[in-house]
Amino acid sequence: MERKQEVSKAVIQRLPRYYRNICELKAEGEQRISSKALAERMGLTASQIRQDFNCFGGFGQQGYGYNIDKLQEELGAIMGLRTGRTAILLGAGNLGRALLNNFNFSASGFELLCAFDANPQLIGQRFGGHEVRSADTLVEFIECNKPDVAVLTIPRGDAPRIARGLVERGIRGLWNFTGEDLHLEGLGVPVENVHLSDSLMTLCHLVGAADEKREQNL
Amino acid sequence: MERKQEVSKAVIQRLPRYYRNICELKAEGEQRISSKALAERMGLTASQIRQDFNCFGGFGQQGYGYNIDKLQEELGAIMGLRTGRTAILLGAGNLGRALLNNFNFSASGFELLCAFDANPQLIGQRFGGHEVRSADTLVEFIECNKPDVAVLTIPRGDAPRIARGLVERGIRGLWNFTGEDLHLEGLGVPVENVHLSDSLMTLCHLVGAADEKREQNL
DNA sequence: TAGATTGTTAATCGATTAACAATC
DNA sequence: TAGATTGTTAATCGATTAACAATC
Repeated sequence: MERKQEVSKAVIQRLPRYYRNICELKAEGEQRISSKALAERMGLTASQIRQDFNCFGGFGQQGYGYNIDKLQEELGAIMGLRTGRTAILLGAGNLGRALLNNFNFSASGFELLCAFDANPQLIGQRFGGHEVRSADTLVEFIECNKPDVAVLTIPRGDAPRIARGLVERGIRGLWNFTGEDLHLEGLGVPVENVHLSDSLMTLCHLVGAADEKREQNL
Repeated sequence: MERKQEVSKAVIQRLPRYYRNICELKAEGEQRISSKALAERMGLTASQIRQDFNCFGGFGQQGYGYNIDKLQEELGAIMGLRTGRTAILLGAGNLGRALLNNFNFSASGFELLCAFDANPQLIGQRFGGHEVRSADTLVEFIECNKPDVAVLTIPRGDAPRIARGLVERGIRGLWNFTGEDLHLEGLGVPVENVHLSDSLMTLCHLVGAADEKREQNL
């Protein structure tokens, strides 16, 4: 829970994966796990796992390992999954609707309040239980409800301008699906980018590299 | 183009971002750029950019910088964006349809051949110009058309089993949206995971950390 | 030629791994 | 107590940054 110095970015990005694996272990009925066993399961080293957990004070017990319930609890607390943060979604196109219909926001620590779109055909409709409201009412909604973060599933070009506007009105984090770099880090507003094209290009490259390797081994 | 030793994972993951920025510069009408200017634009150091490019032989010119057309060409070649790879998509639910309708697969190096789903209501429909076929015809299609990679937008639980089947039938890469770890690296089959829940949890954590920092600075 | 900027080597920094004493 | 496994320090490894000679 306590953040001693600054925890490195590498550690922070492993936290969700730890959490996911611990949840799976719990679902499998396990009660405890050693760093060694968890390392094997996740393809890491036991040393790294102990180092990582000790960034937050260490919640194991010598000779026993880590209690799964406690670990889940602690990791959830570190990431703030139970702090009841709120989110709005901007852009109820195909991707936006896919998230509204399928994605479990609360499992990742957010209550999704509603969505906004400029298309009159969509306004008033509900997807996955979430209402789509008129973009004209966005500013007022933010002032009244003070959502913590915004999900950007709007067209690329609009993204930087809209992002700046949101931040000015008090939004404190962005989940950015637009593929556009928003350059807001300087303002202390974290942005998580889901760059789908980067991800697929990386796959393209890796497939090529794997093919080459296969040829060499012939 | 030549891969001297092994290029580090860190470098490979920066390639798509370089490519994206170079494409933007080209669209802005630029003809050349120095490592210094590109570093400022991207928030990196000039040194790192020169090191990265030199993993692939270095394609700059002293006293001039890097030619944008050449850089785009070379980066595209390194990632194999022009090698005409093919893809199929499994699972035409909301997320699958969002990709079919909106995502530009060819810009990331792949021709999307078609989609597959088990739902009779969807079979025969087209999204973004891509036909949805019956899952029953999947095996035959793979044998005839030998697609390079598969996009997994199927439900979580089915993923590991289906992934194994695909690999056995010759699929050589996976773009995995299921949130499930597939454990195929040992087989030499690259997997790019789009873990949306990990990404949002990370945002949750970063928002909390930024809030704390703000409080301290008061 | 003089100025600019690369390619490349050396120095620094940070993250991962190994080792082991502490302790349940 | 003996065995197991953590927390933590030290050693290693890799990636980033700095420096500078090469050269356009």
